[in-house]
Amino acid sequence: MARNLYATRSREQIVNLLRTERRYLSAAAIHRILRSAGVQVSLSTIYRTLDLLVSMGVASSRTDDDGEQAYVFCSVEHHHHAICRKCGHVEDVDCAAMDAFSGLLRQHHAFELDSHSMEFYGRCARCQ
Amino acid sequence: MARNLYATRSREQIVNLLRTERRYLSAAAIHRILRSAGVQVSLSTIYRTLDLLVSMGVASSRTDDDGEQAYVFCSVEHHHHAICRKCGHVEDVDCAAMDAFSGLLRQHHAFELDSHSMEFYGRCARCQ
DNA sequence: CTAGATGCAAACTCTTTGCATTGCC
DNA sequence: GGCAATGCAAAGAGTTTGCATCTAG
Repeated sequence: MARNLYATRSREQIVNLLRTERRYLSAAAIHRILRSAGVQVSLSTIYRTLDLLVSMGVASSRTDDDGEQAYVFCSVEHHHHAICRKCGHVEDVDCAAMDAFSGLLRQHHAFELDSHSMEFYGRCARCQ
Repeated sequence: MARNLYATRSREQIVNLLRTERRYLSAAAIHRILRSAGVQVSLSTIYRTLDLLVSMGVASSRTDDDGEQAYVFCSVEHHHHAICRKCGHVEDVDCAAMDAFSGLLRQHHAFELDSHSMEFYGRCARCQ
């Protein structure tokens, strides 16, 4: 894996935006926002930076409704996302309830759980 | 929504395959499998049929690891999928535990849950 | 100075669509 | 026969890549 990483202006801008927005943004959206803020970055750089962030574990991606990849800034450890339907705000949610649930799966479906992915949709604190 | 549907050979083959395999298959995979079974269907027909099945609620799709859409045959009512990491078998799982969990979300994150999506990965009964 | 980052344009992959043809009922 | 389905080829959309150029350290 690459080691010597340069802290370039483009990268800083992209990370900053993700960290500030705290909602899923597509590469195109990031491009649009940065440009209208007067920041000059190419789409390829955005894609390359996003891949980098995901592989470093500081961002996470999902395929949104339109079939494009969207990215959020988020921490490394295992957790899930509660996504506000109104403002798009992403809340990190840990998953303590999973142990109980895995027992259920074993009993009812003879299924040995080893990992899972979830997403929650609703209204965040500010949007209720 | 379209009403008068013809039960064509192509559609029967695609539905049959999905019903038999019971695992996520991409359009390309379906095309490959049907062709090698001597069934002549175009990719466009497969895409069109899959869209149809999803909109009728008898199939469900997800974006797989390679970023392509994959489809399973499954029932209409709300449920989740437990996906076997070994054979790919998909087990339907209902979600009774969700009520309890939504209370937790409200308490800890002030988040009003209205829907969710989950997937489980592990070993199915036959693959343990 | 040098490995790494960037931009641009071309290449790719998956998916969708227009249109003429074929097939189900 | 008439509406619907199909195939083909072309168009689209999102993403990746090769290569020459630029830049952080």
